[in-house]
Amino acid sequence: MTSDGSKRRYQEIAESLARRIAEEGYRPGDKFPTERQISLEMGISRSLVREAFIMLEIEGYLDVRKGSGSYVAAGEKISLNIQKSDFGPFELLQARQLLESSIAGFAASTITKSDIIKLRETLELERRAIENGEEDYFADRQFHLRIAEATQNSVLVDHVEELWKKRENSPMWARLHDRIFDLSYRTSWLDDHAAVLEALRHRNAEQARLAMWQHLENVRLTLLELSDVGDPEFDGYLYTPTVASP
Amino acid sequence: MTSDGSKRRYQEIAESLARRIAEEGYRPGDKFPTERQISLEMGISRSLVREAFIMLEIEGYLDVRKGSGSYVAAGEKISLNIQKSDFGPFELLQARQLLESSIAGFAASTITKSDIIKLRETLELERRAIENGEEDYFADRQFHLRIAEATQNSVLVDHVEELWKKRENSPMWARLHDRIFDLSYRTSWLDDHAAVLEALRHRNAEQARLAMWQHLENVRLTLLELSDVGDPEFDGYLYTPTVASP
DNA sequence: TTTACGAAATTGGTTGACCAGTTTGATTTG
DNA sequence: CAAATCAAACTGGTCAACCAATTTCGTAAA
Repeated sequence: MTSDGSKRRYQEIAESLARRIAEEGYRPGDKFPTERQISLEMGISRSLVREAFIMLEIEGYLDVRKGSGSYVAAGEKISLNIQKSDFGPFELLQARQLLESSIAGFAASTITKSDIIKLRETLELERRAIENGEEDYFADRQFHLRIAEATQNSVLVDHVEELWKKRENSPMWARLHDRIFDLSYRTSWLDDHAAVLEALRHRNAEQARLAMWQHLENVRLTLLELSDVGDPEFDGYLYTPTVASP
Repeated sequence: MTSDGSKRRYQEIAESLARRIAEEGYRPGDKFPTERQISLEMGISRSLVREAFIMLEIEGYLDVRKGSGSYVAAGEKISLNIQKSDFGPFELLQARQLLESSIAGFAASTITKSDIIKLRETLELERRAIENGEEDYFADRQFHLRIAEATQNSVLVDHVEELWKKRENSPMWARLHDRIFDLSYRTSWLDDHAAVLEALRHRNAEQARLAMWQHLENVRLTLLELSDVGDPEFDGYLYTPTVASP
């Protein structure tokens, strides 16, 4: 994205091609259509396709060979990238449990009066959104980020949030997401957030750590509950390795 | 780099331009020479320069604006793109401290006899590599991964390792990396690893957690020590937010 | 003098043609 | 029949010309 929010053409093309790699079952080493084929197919000049290929190459999806063709990246490159984008929601939640509970505990000692006030406002936003039946994923996210900010660690939390958000594009994840926000779990999560805030207000590190852990554990259980075990799309997401409990 | 080790032309050009940004004192927001200017100056076609600009844009160094020109990345772009997806070494070490110390603590209860034996072998590999003066980044990595594997959490650790490895391409990181492996810090890190293993062997969770934390803290201090504060390339990496201590 | 306008210059965006390696497969040669 | 050869076809690499958005700057209007 450029700074004004618009995308350059090559980026759009690269994204559509990346989607294609993911959806059409390309495997590492497979030959990808040539620049010419795609330019004809999409009705654009080869230079544009070429620029998109460069982006895909930089991001590790493609291996471009002069005179031969382009191949879906193999070996080290792909295993890293595939694995990266192949995080399931459960793995990500674990990461969040580990990171955010530690951070919440630490925040108890660094948080300022004004941080507390901001968190209260965020909580109020969440409450109103639920009352009005609005979606409002924003306030939930803001709550977590603001705690991280209080400890100068928002980059980390933000990064994991990014991975999480990336997942939202997949069909299976979208369905889960919808169900979660359609149901009333959010009210119980609001209570969780309030508990975290209460612990922070009393500067009780251990309590804050536990509260955040429990909150994300509740989210995990909800996710598990909503997942259809029979649904093949959920394959690979149901195995939930357990991490260090608090 | 392509898979056969050679570089595509646009990459060489992009690297020379990146060097130029670093060496000629460009600051965020400064206007960069136009594609035409550079193509004339280097005696190559504008397409090549354009491809190089795309690479620089993807890596977060440039902000390309149609009709206006290209500018050294400023504001959101640099802070969001460079700092978010391209963490500095210190941020990554924090992530590792949070994740791996929790995991090490948990591993104390899940680790099996055969895991212990494998870890011992890995440690032996490390010891021999140091004796022979070999580089051997592999054994160090393996030690950390194997502990994560014992708790079924290797995906997470692996992901953070990936981000770490990504950094190795930047000039500043490469220099750090070289200095670390040239010096004898590795011996002290071997002792750290041994301490973690010892704690795991006695199934002492708290001790394992602390040992892993301390190990990564030692790495962090070493990194800090080796960093040249005067070096402009280190700007932005020296600020080290503190995270929850054990 | 200040502001508003608009043409001209400058910028990145896009295209099609041609260059240079690689692969392919029919043909020659042993 | 098998191996070597080599030319044709296919690939990505490079280029110069033209298109479209933005900026610039002189001019005219207020």
